[in-house]
Amino acid sequence: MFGERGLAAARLEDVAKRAGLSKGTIYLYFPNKEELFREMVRHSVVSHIEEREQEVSAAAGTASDVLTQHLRSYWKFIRSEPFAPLFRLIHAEIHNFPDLARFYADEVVARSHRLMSTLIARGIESGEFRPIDPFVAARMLAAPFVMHGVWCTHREFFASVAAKSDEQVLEELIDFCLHALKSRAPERPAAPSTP
Amino acid sequence: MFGERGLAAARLEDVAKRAGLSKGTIYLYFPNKEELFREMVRHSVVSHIEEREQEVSAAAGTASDVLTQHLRSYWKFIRSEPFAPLFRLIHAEIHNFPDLARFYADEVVARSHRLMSTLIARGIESGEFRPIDPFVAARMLAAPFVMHGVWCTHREFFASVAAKSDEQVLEELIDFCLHALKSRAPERPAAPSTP
Amino acid sequence: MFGERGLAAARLEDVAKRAGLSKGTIYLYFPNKEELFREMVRHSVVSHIEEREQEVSAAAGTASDVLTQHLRSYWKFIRSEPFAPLFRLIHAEIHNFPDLARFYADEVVARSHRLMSTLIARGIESGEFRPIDPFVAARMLAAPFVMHGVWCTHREFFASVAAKSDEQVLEELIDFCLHALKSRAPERPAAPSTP
Amino acid sequence: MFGERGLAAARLEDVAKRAGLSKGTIYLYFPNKEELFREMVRHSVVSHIEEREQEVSAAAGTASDVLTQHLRSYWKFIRSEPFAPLFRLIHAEIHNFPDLARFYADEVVARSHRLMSTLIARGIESGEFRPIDPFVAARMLAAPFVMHGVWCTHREFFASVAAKSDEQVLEELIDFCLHALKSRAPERPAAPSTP
DNA sequence: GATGAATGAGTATTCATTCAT
DNA sequence: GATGAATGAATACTCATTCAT
Repeated sequence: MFGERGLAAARLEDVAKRAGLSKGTIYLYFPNKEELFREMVRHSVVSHIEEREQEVSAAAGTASDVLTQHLRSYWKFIRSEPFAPLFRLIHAEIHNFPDLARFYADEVVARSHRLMSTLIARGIESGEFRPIDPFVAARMLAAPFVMHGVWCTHREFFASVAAKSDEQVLEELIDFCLHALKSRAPERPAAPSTP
Repeated sequence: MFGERGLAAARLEDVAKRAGLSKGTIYLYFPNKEELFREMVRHSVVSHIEEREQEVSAAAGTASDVLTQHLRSYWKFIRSEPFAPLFRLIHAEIHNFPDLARFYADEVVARSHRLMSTLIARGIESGEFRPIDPFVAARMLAAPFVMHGVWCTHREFFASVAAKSDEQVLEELIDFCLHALKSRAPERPAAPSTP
Repeated sequence: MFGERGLAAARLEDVAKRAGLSKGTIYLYFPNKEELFREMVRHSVVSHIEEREQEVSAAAGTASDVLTQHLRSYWKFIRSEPFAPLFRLIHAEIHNFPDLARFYADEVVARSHRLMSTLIARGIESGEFRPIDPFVAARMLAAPFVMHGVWCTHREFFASVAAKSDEQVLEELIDFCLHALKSRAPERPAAPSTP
Repeated sequence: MFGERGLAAARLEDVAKRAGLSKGTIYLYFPNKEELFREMVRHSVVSHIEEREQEVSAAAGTASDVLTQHLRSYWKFIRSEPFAPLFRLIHAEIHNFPDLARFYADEVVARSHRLMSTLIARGIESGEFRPIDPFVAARMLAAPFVMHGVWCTHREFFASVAAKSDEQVLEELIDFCLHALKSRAPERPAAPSTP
């Protein structure tokens, strides 16, 4: 309800109805609309964190493989039902609910970036990825995932992804990210050796 | 006003006050709050387009140079005062104002992508950029710019950019984008020259 | 609870809590809030009547002595814990609960006046009190007792009794009442007899 | 409206209707129901004070005459339309609106007592009234006036005044008060004249 | 008997919208 | 054109009342 209409436009009675409850019952559990909103967002965030936590795929292989694996799981998270509304609400109410903004920034954004940066750092160490600040790189990878997630949620508006399936978009994202990270020429050290 | 509080929470009286008008006067120019909102968003979009149009830098040089130039101007746009509120409003009201969403998607997002894809295509043609669908690449470049713009607008929440200046972030963005696009081989132009 | 907040502002849940019961239990004994209120007031009235009934001091002595005795007991009643709230509630809800008003007027006010008028009549008969309609006199005596009772209950507001103890006020009341009733000069019937 | 139903039970919409306004209009002038109530009571008090102020009858004659004159005017005040509701509201809400209680106690009760005590003091000085603390006496006179005012406002309940007109009650009050104040001796100035 | 979770009618309050000036 | 007082529809919130346990 909030996700669709926004905080102010969502009528408590409708929220109650959708929950199969009556108006009054909501007030047995939440002191007011704002707090219900807060709890809803918080819960939405927390439950996702927990879901993802379980996906901490102990994937093995090259850094590229591990990262790829992780990006797939990240995309799944981004494209999961509650992410887009969450993203929208947080940004819509960022001025009115700074506490939620901070919570989201810390628990969703920063946490994702941290995890990703670890994987990237490993690839740099092994020489598979070019030298780059892993935290910067994490932001650079995460950003297009989020934006493409938003665009894909509203394909009817964003023509550039309208014709593509989620999977196609994901492949494009992964491909781009790996290209951006992979080490350069070093792969062809033999070339200059010709006399 | 809308940008800060959102459509529903912004009181028309405050809007009027900020405009130095009285409530009633607004109704001489707009039939109702919704339409005022629409016009405001539309105007905000249009005026930006016009501003950017003038920056169509006839920059010369390598594709990288031209693209870099363009990314700088794009970043300026993303970080201009009205972009973040616009972004927030569009996404907050995407369900209630599909017409605005479409307008924004077409006139801001798609337009940006189209322009960028042209520049990228030029670089691919000249061999400076690796072969990649220029439209896909445009999305991949635009996305982190937008996300970083949002994060920088709310540095107090997003720790990963808190310590960085807009300029630093821009350099990181450009660096990453160029790396992601550059051809592999170009670095060894001397190699084949040996007979 | 009712006495403090008034009928409408007293929440049934608080009433229940104070009674060590749960909300629902109240409804086992009273059909609704109004009736509970009614019963509460009625009970409050009746129990006082009973209490006073036992004080019908079979005091002996001059009419002044007997009346004084009675006024002391009356003051005790007026200053007993439940009187002030009762007074307040009856008058606050006099429009909404005419039945209670009548009950109070008959069982508390009229009854008091009747009793007092009997004692006064006795004093008039014996010549100790000046000739006066005993019913009128009863009202005249009762009234300042009630008002002073109210003022003393809220000493924090009523400056004129703020510095006085209940006992002092009582003495002032008794003194005034006796003066108002006592026969004039007749006390000195011997004087003119001197040749 | 408040006077009839009490603060809580009076619906703002009805208040508005009776004032020939709409609900919303009330909120242009008062921030909320409580404040409207406060202002209403305050205004009711103040306007009465002003009215009475003009009656400061510069009556001449004996102290009894002057006092009698004053008591008549006091009774008129007590029996004026707004006094009884005011009395009821103040006492009903004495816990919830201590500020109003204090205001009423100071501006209505104390003020009345002070004025009355001045007149009484004059009579004592001239020997017309018996020696008594004039402030105590003022309370003793004022109290039955107020109580009788309340009873007369609700004659349908209070049987003891049901059959009497306001004027009769006033005469009874005045008669009682004067008797209670008059000096003993004065009546027998002739007695000692016998040699 | 007793409980307290659930209900929904009732109301204070807000604010977009109107319109006489 | 501009104003801002007045309106009343819309809605958050409260609390008496019910009823399954």
